[in-house]
Formats: sequence, structure tokens, C-alpha cells
Amino acid sequence: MMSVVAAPAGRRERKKLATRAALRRAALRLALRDGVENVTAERIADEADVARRTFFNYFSGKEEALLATAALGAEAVVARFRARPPRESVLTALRAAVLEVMDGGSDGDDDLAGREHVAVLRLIRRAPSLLPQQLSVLAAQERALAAAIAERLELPDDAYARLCATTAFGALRVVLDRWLERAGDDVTPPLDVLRAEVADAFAMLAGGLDR
Amino acid sequence: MMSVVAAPAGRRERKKLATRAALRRAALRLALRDGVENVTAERIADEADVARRTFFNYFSGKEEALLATAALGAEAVVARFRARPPRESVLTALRAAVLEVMDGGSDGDDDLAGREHVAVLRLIRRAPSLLPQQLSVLAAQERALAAAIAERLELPDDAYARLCATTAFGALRVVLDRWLERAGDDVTPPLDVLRAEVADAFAMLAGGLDR
DNA sequence: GTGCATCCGTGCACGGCGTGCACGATGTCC
DNA sequence: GGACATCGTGCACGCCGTGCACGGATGCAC
Repeated sequence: MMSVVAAPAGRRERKKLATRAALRRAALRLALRDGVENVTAERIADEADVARRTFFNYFSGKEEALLATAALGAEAVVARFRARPPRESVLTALRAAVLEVMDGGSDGDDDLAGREHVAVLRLIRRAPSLLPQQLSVLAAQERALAAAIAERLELPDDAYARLCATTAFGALRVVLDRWLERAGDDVTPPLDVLRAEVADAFAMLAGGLDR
Repeated sequence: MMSVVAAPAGRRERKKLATRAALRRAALRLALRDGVENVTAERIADEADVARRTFFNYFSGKEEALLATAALGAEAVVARFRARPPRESVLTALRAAVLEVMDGGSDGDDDLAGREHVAVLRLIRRAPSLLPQQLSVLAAQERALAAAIAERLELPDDAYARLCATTAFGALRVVLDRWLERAGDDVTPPLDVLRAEVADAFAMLAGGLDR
């Protein structure tokens, strides 16, 4: 089974995809090796063997290049949600979608995408300069998720759909943040705990937050 | 009754506060007059009659200067929440805090702060470059709100407090966004509708989101 | 007030950023 | 294989954000 994105058609399209991916991974590699603050657009371009100007044809800045990896994860959640059977309630489908993505999304790549995503989240925690852009990425996916929820309910995009989408991604952000907080600098924090806390958070949302 | 911030003591402190406020309002004035994309750090500094270098002593960039106005609103919500009687449930106190801030927060200033805040929110809708920073401002206040919730419950800062804080600000963001969306370019959209939708959103959160 | 320590505003310089533009190279279509 | 669209690249420009050093204003103790 192929990834979430459709297969490219012509050679031109394939090369563009390859260049974009090369830049994205070059940015991640440099940030992990030298630290986020020492990454410049020029270095990323050199690492990917293209011109500085070309880098800016693909990304608006180093932050966007770094967070492109994180964006893939958020997009995957939306895609998985759309693939869930329509009989499930919204929150049930959302919880399942999140857990599927965490488990590697049935990619055969030894969950390489998942490891990269966790690495990016760690970078963000240490480099506050990336936080605004990450939140922006999530906000963009919130809109997509709200549209998907509205389709599922066969209702127009209303307050409920938007609220669900925002709340779901918000909960995900809180859970991941707390998970990374406790994990410190360990190589691989326990995944079971993460899964359990995701389930807990969604249960709170479903049952009502008031106390 | 004085504003949320404590009164300044020495002359030095007062001057700093005045300079910061002057820069903040200068930024807002320029953005409203010339458009966000035509605002530069140098113009803001000139408008406030200080050097460019001085501007950067107060704000890290034009976005932070513009969003300082919005940050005041978010901080006010947290402050009002802390002032609510501890007997109220978390969501009840939060809803009341939000509505209090919307009603001008008992400032005698003819709700000038409120008008400025709405103006900034309009700017953000038209200028996507401000969105990341706005979300970052909200995220910072989420932490403060989570701490306040934890204190109220006399519990350590746990998942519930964080989830409540994130969800509350998320709901507020969604409601405000939809409100501005429908209002278009009207001078002053109906406030009653906004109040009602805030109440609706908090009711959804309290009752549980699942469908 | 006088002296002193501290803090603040300012100018300068520098490297990085993001973009408009023009031109040559490469893929695409018939 | 020729016309056309698209992409990569170099160049130039203005803006950004910061380290540094210096002079003036402020606060404090006496």
C-alpha cells in the first residue's frame, strides 16, 4: 500500500517531489546535527545540493522546511479519519485515526516517518522559535479536519465541526507535549503510555470537561 | 479600579511602560492605516519617536508589537478567571471570565482596549503572516491558565488542567474566528451573537463532544 | 547636592532573510 | 524535432535581528 500521497505522473513531477523531500530531510538532518539555531537557508540548500534561491522556491523559510515533517503527521491523521467507517462517532473515529498514525500507519518503512516526526517534536520543544509555525501547521489541518467532520455528519461546516477539530488537535498537542516533557532526553519514551494518555484525553472530551 | 497590571513605582519604570505602550499603539495605528505588509520596524520606531534599535529592545519584531494588544486580552481572561469564586466549576468560571472581558472588564475607558483587540483580530484574519504569532501568544496563556486551573482544584498541574486550558482557548479562537468571518467588514458585528456563541461552545465542552 | 553604580537609548556594523527579475537548461506535448 | 511551458540559478536589493560600545539619565546612599 502506497503512502497517503498519490503516485506522481511525469518525470518533472517526480523530480519536484524528490527535491522537496531532499530539502525537507536535509533541514532535519542539519538541525539534529548542528542545532536549530545554526541552520540557515544556505546550508540546507548546500546539503541538498541546490541553490539558495531554489530552496525558497519550495519553502518560505527554514521553519517551514523543518515543520514539513510534522505537517505530514497531521495530514496523516486527517486522512486516516476520512478512512474510518462512517458508523463510528466522531471522537471514536478521531481516536482511532490518531492511534493508527502512531502505530506507523501500516507503512512498511519500519515507521521511519514516525521516528522523524518525534525527532521534530523534540526539536520544537528545545527551540521555541519553531513553536509559532508548528501551531500554524496544526491550525491549517484543523480546517481540513473540520471539513472532514462536516462531511461525515452530512452537515454544513458548523461550530460543532470546528470545535471538534480544534479540540482534538489541541488534546493531541497537550498529550504529546506532556509525553515529551516527562521523557526528557531519552531515546525512545514508552509508546504504551502515550497511547493510554491519548485514550484518556479523548475520554475526557467525550464525557464532558466540567468539574 | 486600576487595570490588571500593578501600578509602576519609579520614574524609570513608568517611562519604560510608556515607551512600550507607545510602540504597541504606533504599530497598531500604522497597520490599520497602511496595511500590515507595509509596516516595518523602522516606521514603527519613527511613529513612536524612538530609534530603530530601541524598538528591538522592547519587541522581537513587528508581529510581537502588533500582537501585544491581543496578548493583553488573553492575559485579562486568565486574570478574571483567577478572580472568580472558587465554588464555581472550572468551565463555569471560564465562561464567566471570557464574558467579563468581552464586556469591557469594568474598565472605565469606554472599552477602548476591547475595540483595539477586535481591530487586531481583524488584521490577523487578513494577514496570515500574523497567525503563527497569535497562536503562540495563546499557547503561552494556555500555560498560565493551566496553572490557575491546577491551583483552583488544589491539584498538581495535570492532564486535566492542561486539557481544559487548551480547549477553552481553542473554543474561544473558533468562536471569534467564525464571528469575524460572518461579520465581514462591518464596523461592529453584533456582540449579543458573540456572547451567545461563547455560551454555546462552553456548553458543548461541558456536556461532552461525542456524537 | 555629590558621587557612584546601574540601566536605558542610540548609532554602527554585520550576517542572514525573502523576493523580484532575467536567462539558460530541461521536460512536455503534438 | 520543434514550439512551448516550467524549473533551477545568479544577481541585486531592502528589511530583519543582534552584538557591541558609548553617552546620558536615573536611582541610591550619604
